[in-house]
Amino acid sequence: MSFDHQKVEQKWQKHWIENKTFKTDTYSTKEKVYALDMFPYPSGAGLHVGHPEGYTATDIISRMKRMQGYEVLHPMGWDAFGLPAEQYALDTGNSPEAFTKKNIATFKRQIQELGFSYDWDREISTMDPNYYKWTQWIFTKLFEKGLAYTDEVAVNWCPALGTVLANEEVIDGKSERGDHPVVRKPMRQWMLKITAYADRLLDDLEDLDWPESIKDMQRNWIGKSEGAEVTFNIDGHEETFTVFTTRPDTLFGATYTVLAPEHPFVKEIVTDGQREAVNAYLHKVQTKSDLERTDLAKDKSGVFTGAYAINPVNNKKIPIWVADYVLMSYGTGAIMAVPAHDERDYDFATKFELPIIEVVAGGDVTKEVYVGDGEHVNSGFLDGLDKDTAITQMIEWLESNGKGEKKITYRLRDWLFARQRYWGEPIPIIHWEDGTMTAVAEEDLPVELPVMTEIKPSGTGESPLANSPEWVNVVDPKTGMKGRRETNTMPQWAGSCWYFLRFIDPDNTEQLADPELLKEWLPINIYIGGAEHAVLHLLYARFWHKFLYDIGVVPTKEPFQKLFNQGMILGEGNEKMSKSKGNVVNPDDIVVSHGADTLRLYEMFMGPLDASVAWSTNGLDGARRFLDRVWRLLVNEDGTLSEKVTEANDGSLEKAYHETVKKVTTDFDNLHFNTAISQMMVFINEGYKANEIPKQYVEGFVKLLSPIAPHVSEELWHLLGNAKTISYEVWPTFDESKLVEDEVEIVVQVMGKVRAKINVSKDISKEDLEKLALDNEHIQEWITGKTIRKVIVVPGKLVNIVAN
RNA sequence: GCGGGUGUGGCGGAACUGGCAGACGCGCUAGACUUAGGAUCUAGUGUCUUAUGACGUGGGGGUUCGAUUCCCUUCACCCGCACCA
Repeated sequence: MSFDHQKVEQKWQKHWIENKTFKTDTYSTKEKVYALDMFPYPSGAGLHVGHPEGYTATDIISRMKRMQGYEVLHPMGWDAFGLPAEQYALDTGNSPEAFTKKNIATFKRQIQELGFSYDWDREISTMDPNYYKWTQWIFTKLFEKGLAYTDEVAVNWCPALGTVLANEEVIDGKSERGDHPVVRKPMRQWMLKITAYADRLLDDLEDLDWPESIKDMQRNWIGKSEGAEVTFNIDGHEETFTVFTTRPDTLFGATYTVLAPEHPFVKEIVTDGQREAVNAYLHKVQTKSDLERTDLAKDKSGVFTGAYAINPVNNKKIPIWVADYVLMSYGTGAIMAVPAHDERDYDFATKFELPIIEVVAGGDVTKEVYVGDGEHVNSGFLDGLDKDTAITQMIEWLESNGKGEKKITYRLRDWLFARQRYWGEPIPIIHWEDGTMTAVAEEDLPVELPVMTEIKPSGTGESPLANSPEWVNVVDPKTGMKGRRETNTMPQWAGSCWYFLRFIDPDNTEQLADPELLKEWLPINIYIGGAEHAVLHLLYARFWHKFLYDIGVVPTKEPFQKLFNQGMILGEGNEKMSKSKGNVVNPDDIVVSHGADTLRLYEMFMGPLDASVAWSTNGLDGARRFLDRVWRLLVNEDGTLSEKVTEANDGSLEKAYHETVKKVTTDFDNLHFNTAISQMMVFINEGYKANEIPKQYVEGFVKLLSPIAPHVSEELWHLLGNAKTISYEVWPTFDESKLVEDEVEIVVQVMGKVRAKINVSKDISKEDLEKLALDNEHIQEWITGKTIRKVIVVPGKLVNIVAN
């Protein structure tokens, strides 16, 4: 008979909740482990089978660490602000808050039904004013330190909807809702100066135990590049302009320069003869979307301004062009073009028949661009030098002649931090009638979202909050000055930038968290989530954390010491699960049909945690079959403990048991759950073959199984005669000496091919082993008539005879 | 184009710092039990071959007594970035 998973699971879930089994003692003197999941956005679709994969992994670690004597912090919460709730509110006129709360309730029920060992007393939600008070507080600190500022930034403005749209809401230049035209319009926006932390965000990646691919993605995103700025005079103008280049050594080969279309100098320097052409070009570029400008950029376009720059190193007049292959957002928005040694410049110069001068030997620039290293030519004082030396010398020349300087540029841009939305944390700023603005004082935080009967666009581009005059308009009680609240809200990223701090001290009313506790619990030992957050969430959270470190709020430079990305669970056809494909698996259904333990076990057994593997109903059945096999091995038909479980120990399972304890323990630590499970399967298979199973081993095995399948393990633990929960029982240990057998099997190879296997004492000498191998009759057959050239003996493993 | 990763049976996947390729599971085959089995148990299951044996970790080459593992080269797929000067 198999166990009744519904009964068993409900029983233990109730027990855990009622007894607060997984309540963390924040002040514990035990060694601490902080195992964190990326908290979910509670979407209306409910839990997806992808969610439990990462959650199970951290749960296994948490449960094992508790049993190993650690105090474990394993919390869960809700990333509650977000666009879908606002859209829902716009569509239905209902409150995004009620909608989100309902979704949270569903998520919570689903998560609890999977038996995760969260401390639910620490549940937090980013939409809770007690929480976002501190999100706002951090913003005011950023503001005070000059790291939050306003700037005019182009946004997606939809006149028909009277609202600003996020990039993902714009499809082919039309609004996703209603298919209305969308234009780029500059608006005053809040920005966070993440670029001030670029170097530290880059350098501190070194010490993190993160997947190399994620570190690389962050490095690329930050995009540090070293080079120089070079100042060009403009023929007939007073002003100068500056370009950024990583190849100052090729300055002698600069045959033209290019300004980005948005460069402020374009309109100043354009000659009368070229004005019409330039204006036409600028207009053409403006109507191109970002996508067109970047994606369809196979064929370069541009136009001559009529003006000339003076190459500072040789005083040659070179034309100034405008072209959209130069981006205003990177470097200085202007480049010096060296067509001989830069692919983009080469394409452009070829198309517009601009001169190409070779300055680095090694290729044939009449035929194709040459970007490699080589001796410099046509380059005056750089002739004969290699690239690195030439770069250094050119920078020296530029600096001593006042024509430029060494410069480091980043691809990373400041973080656009404002959203023209209702459903987010209000940015705690007041604009006063005298033109000043101030941050809301700490004692006046949080600035709560007003309850609004209807959430609709303001029509001005401001958020719907602008529709609530009683909320927007304020009067300073001291001075009587009138002011207006900032109507922008924070982006969804804000709340997730620091939630892991709040879990440590969720009810603190005085500060975001007690510094003493932060010291105890940070950094996070293991953080697991999807790779889709590889760059933005993780970079933003690191930025805030470093800022909080600088102002003395947190004790560590980095929040997440170890990070791991779980893979995706695909549909049975190896495609992404999606409603439209109809291949979505609902965890609720699996919990009913197979049970939470089976789901957890199956998801961990599918493959390595970081791999993307297709869902398989057969595989799921197999996981359940294993749990049934465990149950039947230990429990009789009538529900009593099997007679096979004995106090005696005949030693037959000794090696298998110790091996299993060792492998499962180390595999869990390394997040290799699939192989840990296979080892448990091996043990159970051995158990079926054995006549009796020592109770001690059974208890040890149930403990090993309990992090993965906690409900059935609790039930078995109970059946074994234990009254208390298994959750804090001591994790089994293994004895290394039990793993080595007195006799080992040695592989005997001839010419690298296995020809025989012999059993020998583990202590046999190299010489004796070699002799035994050579005397073996099968081996004799293979080596007679041949000359033995060499015999390789690897003690305890193999003998390889080289003979021909 | 640049950066990163992955290629192993019919399928998901194992294999420690180079040492028995295919653990474990799924699927399949046969048998047992059974009124029945899509339950359970037992055995088998990389390919070719009559056994012996030969071949086999995307392809080609190399280092080595020995390569899934290291090196070179090539192909395919996946992920990220994408005119970043």
